[in-house]
Amino acid sequence: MYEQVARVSDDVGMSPAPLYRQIADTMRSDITAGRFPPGSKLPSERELIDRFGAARGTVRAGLNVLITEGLITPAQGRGYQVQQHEVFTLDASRHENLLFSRPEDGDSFSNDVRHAGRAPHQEFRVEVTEASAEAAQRLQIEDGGRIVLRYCRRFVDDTPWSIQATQYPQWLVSENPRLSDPGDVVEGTTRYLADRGVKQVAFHDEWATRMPTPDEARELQIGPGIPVLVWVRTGYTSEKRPVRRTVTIFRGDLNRVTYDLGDTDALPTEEVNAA
Amino acid sequence: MYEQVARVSDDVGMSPAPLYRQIADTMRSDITAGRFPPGSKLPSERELIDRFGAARGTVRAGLNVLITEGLITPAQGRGYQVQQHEVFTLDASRHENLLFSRPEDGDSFSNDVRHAGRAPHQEFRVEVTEASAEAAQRLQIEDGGRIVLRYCRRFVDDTPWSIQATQYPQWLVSENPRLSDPGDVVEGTTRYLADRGVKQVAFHDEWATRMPTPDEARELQIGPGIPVLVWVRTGYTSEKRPVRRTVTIFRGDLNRVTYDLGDTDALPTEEVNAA
DNA sequence: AAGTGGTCTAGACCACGTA
DNA sequence: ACGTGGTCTAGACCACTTC
Repeated sequence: MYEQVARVSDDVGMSPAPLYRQIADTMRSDITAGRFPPGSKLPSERELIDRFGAARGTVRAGLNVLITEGLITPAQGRGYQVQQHEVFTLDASRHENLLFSRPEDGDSFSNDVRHAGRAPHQEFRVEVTEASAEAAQRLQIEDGGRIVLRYCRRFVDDTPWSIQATQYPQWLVSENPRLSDPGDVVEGTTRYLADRGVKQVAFHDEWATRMPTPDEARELQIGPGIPVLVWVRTGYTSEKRPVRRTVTIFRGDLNRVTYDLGDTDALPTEEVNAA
Repeated sequence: MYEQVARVSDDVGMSPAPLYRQIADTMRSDITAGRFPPGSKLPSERELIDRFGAARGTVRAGLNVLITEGLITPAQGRGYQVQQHEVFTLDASRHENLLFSRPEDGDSFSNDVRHAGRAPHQEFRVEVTEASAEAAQRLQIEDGGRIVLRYCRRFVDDTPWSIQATQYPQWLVSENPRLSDPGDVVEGTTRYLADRGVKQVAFHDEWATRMPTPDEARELQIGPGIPVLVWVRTGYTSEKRPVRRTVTIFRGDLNRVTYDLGDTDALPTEEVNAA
């Protein structure tokens, strides 16, 4: 019983797109055309089975395409919902930069988030481990030397936002013990260090993107189809000494980053950030 | 006939992970443990059916998890292959920056790629269109004003690398006609403009990540599970005048970006970039 | 020709969410 | 209780690649 619905092909002579792709394409354009606005619900699988005359597996294959594109999210018992993003912009060229922050400010994250009218919240954890070969090289300490790992998971309005792990060389923590507090350093660790004479005057930033590992997906509560942004910042003192290395994993759907370069006087004062 | 193989559960009393997830988890740890090194082939679906005692659909569901994680790629008739990346690093704080490039250099892309011992290659296309509301605002021209769109698709060793679209206001192109050449501007458009008195002294960069649209996936030849990096650079002259806006879409699996901030004298001269 | 993945069907039972 | 998605089976034919 392999009765086949007539399929639409883009070009005469071309083999038609497989049914599940046609379903994906149809639903995608329905979404992008606004027939299913962000936050709305798609028709149920059973309805789509009727509409497309396909088996359930085929309909699910089509919807799966849209899931991996990050367009929709399924929820058991509740149907498929069109994704809605609210994007938060991080100004990396000013973030944590002592030239731009004032002494009375708190840490950069809480600052930025509160400035956007949202409620920040953080969880901390501290560990002492042996440096990996790469970490040792980056922090310019001997192989297998001790480093202090300061973990931080951040939330905005109770939505998991990013996970962060900062590596400090042991010598720095010995001289600046609050770094190993499992709680918050209210003024921000960068400022705390600066107040004690360890000023970071230069940063090296690295950015990459990839799909989350299962662990990251769980911690950030993201489903398939949402990539993460990976940010690695190394901070240096004026003596060319690296004092910390911070790895941050951001939800890719909720975050954007900006840098201003060159003669900043030539830039408009307030960037207007459209979606 | 719903004979079920006994399933492993993480915790007593926990409901066991679904079979397809167990398959994904097993294969994932086989890959990350190096039992299937990058570039090698996984066992065929039929073999996995025997090994896990599952139906073909279940095995495929498990492999599909790894595909959307970007770990493996399927190829009809050839089996599943473990992904292998070769990452290219773009130094965005120096890229196109006139302070760092010498007059005899070519365009930044070809430069950087050749410097890495690879073979660059580019395709160009030019269009004239009406500015969208957002483009008009960013380029500070009147709504509906004309802009010139300069498209460029870039390859490294014949692998599609990035697609780029630069918007120039019409007035700029009239004064600098080579911008509308459908071919290459060998010295780079930024230098060409600078030589004619239009110096970009400041840049505003925006970075984001997301899954590719179907068009982008086709142009960049990427399958599911590979995100893209989106880069928007706006260039300004010393008169606070925006002269161009460049949108670049990178394959996320092949690219990384770096920025150096602050007192660059405090940074190590040569960053060692480990994977 | 043989083997591999790609697509599709038809039907089953389970788990979750809402009412 | 009912509807929704989640998981799974068993088997079919097709298209591509390799030998």
